[in-house]
Amino acid sequence: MLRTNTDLLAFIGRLYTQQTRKEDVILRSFSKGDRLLDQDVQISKVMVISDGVAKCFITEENDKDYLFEFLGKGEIIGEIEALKNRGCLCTVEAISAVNAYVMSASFFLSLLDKNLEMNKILLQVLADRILNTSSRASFQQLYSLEHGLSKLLQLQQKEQIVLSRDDMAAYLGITVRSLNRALKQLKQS
Amino acid sequence: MLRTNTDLLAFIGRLYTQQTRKEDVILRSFSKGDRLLDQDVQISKVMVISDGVAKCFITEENDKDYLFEFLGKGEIIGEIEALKNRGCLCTVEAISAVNAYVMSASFFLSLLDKNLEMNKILLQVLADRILNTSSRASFQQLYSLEHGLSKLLQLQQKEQIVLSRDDMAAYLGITVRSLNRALKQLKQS
DNA sequence: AATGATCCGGGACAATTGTCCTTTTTATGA
DNA sequence: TCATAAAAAGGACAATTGTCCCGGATCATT
Repeated sequence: MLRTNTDLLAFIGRLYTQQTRKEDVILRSFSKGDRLLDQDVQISKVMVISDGVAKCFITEENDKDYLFEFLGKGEIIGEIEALKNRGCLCTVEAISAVNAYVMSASFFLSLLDKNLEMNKILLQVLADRILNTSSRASFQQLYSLEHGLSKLLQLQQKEQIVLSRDDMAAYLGITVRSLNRALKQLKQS
Repeated sequence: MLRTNTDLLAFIGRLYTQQTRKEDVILRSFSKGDRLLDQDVQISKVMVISDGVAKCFITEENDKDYLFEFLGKGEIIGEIEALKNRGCLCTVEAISAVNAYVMSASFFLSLLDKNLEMNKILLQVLADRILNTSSRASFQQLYSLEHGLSKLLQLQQKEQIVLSRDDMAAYLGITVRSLNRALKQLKQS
């Protein structure tokens, strides 16, 4: 639900402190509501979140959003786009204050060429992402709301973040009206 | 919808013919209905389909299936499981006669260590898979059946494969009853 | 404190989808 | 080719979900 990756964070952290002129990797901060990535826009940056939480969503042509996942410490963004050299699959927006390591796509790709460790970490990251996306898709398709909803509520507690009803509904793939009904049910039980 | 990957197929094909004693990579054939992978079972093989089509699905605890995708020429299976050293995420079953290159997980992993090309190809494969799974999940969540259904019908035409109603429904994430209704609608329009 | 803007909750109804079950069609083997 | 099984189609009803809408709460700004 909230994705994190300590290996990657540690790796990038090391990279950041070891560089001599602080040019390749910089640390940038975003406020709540800022966008780190814009869907369909060609990007040139790859980032790794060092702090905070962002949401990652697709806006379909019918204007509905589908909220994939919440990204926390150590999650990488823009790597797919860099690998495939294409526009952003989704929009990534900070839902709390966020700090992120930022590097250019070309630096990222050169890292992959030169650094076997980076390569391995990335393979693991992508594998995790597939596992995650796949099991979520199937889960969501085959189960009732209740479980997902209560997990979502827990997440907000634990991470001290507040999601709007719209975001919650987009994550669960339902309308706000249905979400309200589900919330009412939960309270009663 | 039907996934294929010519780069990977070519790469594995070369590997297969170049090996001296035909031990590391072998070619195996499966009949329609045979399972190449079983969900939750620990596996030790990674395979690449050279011919035919297989379906890839998860059976949830409530006994419903969720059909992820159809795998064709050049699609790799078992790679996530090998990378993460875990049981199979899903079951893969041949829906036509299938031939596949088979290698042990350890050989696969050693390939990754030694061969940069393999590494790059795999990164691309995983990136593709994420793009695919993600856009499908959002699409399915946000659109009506019709589009997905007509695509599914096209696929069957083009690939000359026949899916059972159960499979079609599992792919679309609906019940057979709803599928029948949707089919009727399509005919009328 | 008054004014909007925005978000949240929920009523009423329509539309969609699921469940259960029966009928019809198709495939298959003795 | 007939019998039987398996797959597909669809009727009837229930349950769920969506759409549209309005009233109330909250918050920021003047």
